[in-house]
Amino acid sequence: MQTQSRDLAKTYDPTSVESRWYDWWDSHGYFAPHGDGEPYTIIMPPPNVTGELHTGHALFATVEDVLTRFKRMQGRPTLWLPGADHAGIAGQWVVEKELALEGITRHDLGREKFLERVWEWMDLYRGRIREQLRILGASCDWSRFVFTMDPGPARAVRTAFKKLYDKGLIYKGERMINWCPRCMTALSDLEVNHEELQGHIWTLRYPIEGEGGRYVDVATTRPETMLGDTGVAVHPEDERYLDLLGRTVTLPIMQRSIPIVADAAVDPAFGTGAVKITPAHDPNDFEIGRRHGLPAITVMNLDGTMNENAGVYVSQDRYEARKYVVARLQEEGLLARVEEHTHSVGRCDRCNTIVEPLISEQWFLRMDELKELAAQAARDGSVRFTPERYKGVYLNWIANEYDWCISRQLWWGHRIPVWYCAECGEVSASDRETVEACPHCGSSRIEQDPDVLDTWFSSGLWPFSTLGWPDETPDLARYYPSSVMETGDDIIFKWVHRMIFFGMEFMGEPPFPDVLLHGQVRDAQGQRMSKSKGNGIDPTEVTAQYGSDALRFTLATAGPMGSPVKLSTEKVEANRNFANKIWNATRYVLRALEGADLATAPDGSLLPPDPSAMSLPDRWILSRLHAVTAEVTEQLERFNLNEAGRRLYDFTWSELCDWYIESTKVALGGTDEAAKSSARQTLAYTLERSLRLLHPFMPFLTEELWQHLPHSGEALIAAPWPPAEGRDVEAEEEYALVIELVRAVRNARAENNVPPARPVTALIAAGQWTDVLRGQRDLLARLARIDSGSLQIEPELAETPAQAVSLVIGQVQVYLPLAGLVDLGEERRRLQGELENARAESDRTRARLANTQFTERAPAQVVDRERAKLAAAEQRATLLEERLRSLG
RNA sequence: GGGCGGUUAGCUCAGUCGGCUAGAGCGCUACGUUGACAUCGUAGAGGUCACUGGUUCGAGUCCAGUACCGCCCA
Repeated sequence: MQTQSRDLAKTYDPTSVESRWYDWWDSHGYFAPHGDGEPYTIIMPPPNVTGELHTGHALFATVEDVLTRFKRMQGRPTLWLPGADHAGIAGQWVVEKELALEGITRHDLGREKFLERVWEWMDLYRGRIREQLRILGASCDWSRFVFTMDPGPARAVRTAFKKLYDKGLIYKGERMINWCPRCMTALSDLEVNHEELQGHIWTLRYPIEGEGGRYVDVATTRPETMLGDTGVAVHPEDERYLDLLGRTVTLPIMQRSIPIVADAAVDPAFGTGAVKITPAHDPNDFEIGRRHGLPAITVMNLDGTMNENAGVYVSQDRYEARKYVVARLQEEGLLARVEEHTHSVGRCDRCNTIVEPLISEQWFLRMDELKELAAQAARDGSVRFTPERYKGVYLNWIANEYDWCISRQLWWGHRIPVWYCAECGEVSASDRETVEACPHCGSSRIEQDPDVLDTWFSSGLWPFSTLGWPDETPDLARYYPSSVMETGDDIIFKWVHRMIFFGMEFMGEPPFPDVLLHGQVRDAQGQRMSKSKGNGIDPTEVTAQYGSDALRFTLATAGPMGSPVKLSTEKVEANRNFANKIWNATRYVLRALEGADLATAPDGSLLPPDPSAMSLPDRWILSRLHAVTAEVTEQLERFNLNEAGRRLYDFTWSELCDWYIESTKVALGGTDEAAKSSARQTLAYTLERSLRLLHPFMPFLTEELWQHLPHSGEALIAAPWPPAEGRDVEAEEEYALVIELVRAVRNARAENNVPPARPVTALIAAGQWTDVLRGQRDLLARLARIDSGSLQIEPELAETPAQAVSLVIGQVQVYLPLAGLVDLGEERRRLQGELENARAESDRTRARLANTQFTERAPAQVVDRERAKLAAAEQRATLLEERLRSLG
């Protein structure tokens, strides 16, 4: 079979190559699962439909695509199921911002019209996400694309809600929750980020009633909340305050009489040891207030302004009110002091507004039972984590998990499937989208709960709602549980945890046996990428400039799984260069194969070269190919994309290009037809297999190049993953000597300033390696630029030239008579230095072997290795000594 | 405050079961247009493996402590 020698351009141009393949793969159906074996399934973490693709998306798409392509080539029916997430808060916000430009609010439009607007927006952006994943080469099955707000997942949400409600795991209750005054909704604990803030601590003086002139000083970081104080608490054993227990103070400004209570939760060492209690605006105070029957007075509105309970401060913003309250207290002499203080504030995950703890009636999911399921799965290993350390992180977090606030005061999202009957007052949950009549009394005077569910509620159902649940579909039976859940380490609690317990609750088993977590993408300095810092990298730009393959390879090899991924365009550029290297290696091979007949199997696949005709370099590269095949396969199985990619880089660049391809230039330039033929077969065979190994990382480039080589099958994406075959230990050892020898000669040339173009004479005393080296005569001559005519390779040399540089490589000695270039004094010094090194080595080894503790206790293998090392070092020293002696 | 991770060449990181004279890429220096590739080649310089102590015949590797950095949780 002959190669198709359609000419390749001199340098690799990613844009022209990459545009060619994606649609072709897609339209030929390669992204859908094929075959009957055990499926390999990845459910894609659905990107938010709120904006552009960023480097985080590029990272997950790369990791998941590498795994998907690897498993597909291994012959598994492979399904990578794509989707998109409606992102409740963020989704609503982007549309509200758009409305604001038109000068209206969602309330002006009304719920129905507003949701129409949101859907328009979503339809637009859903397309963009798809487009960008295509640019990255994501080989996911678009025919199964799902959106969280599609009818299927929406029904799954209602079904799940109803089941949990009927089981008593979902309840409605009045609790202290996190409230975002900007988003105007409740948040779960996980949607609040804590941040250290440089603020102040104000010490307020509360006058004790009935004791003119005596005060209790209380410290607070939020003085405006004093308007809602209903008590003062001290530690029960705090002697400073024992006599005040049961007394009352007059709350300044409000002139309210409030009690002093004792509670063990108070830290006597903090501030003055006395704290003001604002049950409606602080979670700790809420608990203390409850223990002591203190009323909760809410002094704020939902938008963060003060309400009518705040007296004259009504309708002021919370921070404005703070200033006025402090000023007023100061006027009244009730501000003891103000100090600098760093304290932690909670910010809304979505909009960064400082959240307000508020008492509010919300829906909650009871966690005690479900979290135990989720913890059990991690403990018994039915769910494994990569990196392993996340197992501990996960369990540790679960131990302190509270009930999950699942209701959100938004319009965009899954409406809570609960109806209230105005007739009989019953509350009922339903899995149907609309309910006309109260299931209890039949009345039509029913109303659905106005709120929607936390987006993560629907995300938690994703591993099975995407496959058709609650229906028992063929997809659900075949692809649940999936093979691995790959996602960011930042959403292990928000998402992974919830998928695990929902999967166990509804499907009876965890949704995946493996959780693979990647770190966050950072800039070259390890800084978080952000618009304000301007250090962001736009994957669309990078792929346009350097190609998707280069970006993918960079992301995949940036570091170990789970650690921050430091990305820089310099690295992408270096990997673009790697792509160019592969491109040009292929150009070389194609040119070498022009007009040649290659041995192929009936199916068109390349046969391995004939062992009896193989040269040493041929044998060597095949052995190295098998070594790298085994390693890459193993590293990919263990999710070490990093290591697998690096091995491929090293193999391709240094072993294949620097040493093997260079060696074939000798054979192909010669007259030995059998040698030429073997070299060609080996080149084609090795390159074809290398492209297969590289394909998961660089799908576009490898598909393009592979199509130019003889192969079986229609597409590389569907080609079988190469098996690792036997090594050729002898060839590896012999060629290693050749490499070492060539390096030593090149080194000597450079050190002695021999012009690169000028051949040198060489005499080699090769001992037992004589036949091996004689066999590589032409190769040595070419690679080390030795003058072929004067190259002598003998077991021993009768006479060694004096005016020469001499090199000792193992048991082989090389003499380079560099006429007129050798400074004998310099050469002696160099040899003396080498001799010292050799002696140091043998002394060290000898001392180790003289230690009976070592020879007795160390494993025999290690001792043998030391003995061999000693012999080699001694021999080297002897050879160097002889040479020095002969130089006089 | 609690938990986890890290500290190896100027930078980014490997280093398996403890056997190491500690490696790679990038960067740097010198030289170089050999019929794949200057997006390249050849060669070179560059290290107190954070620190202290311990275990061991032997520690970058295991243990304890210290310092610093990062992340998560409160």
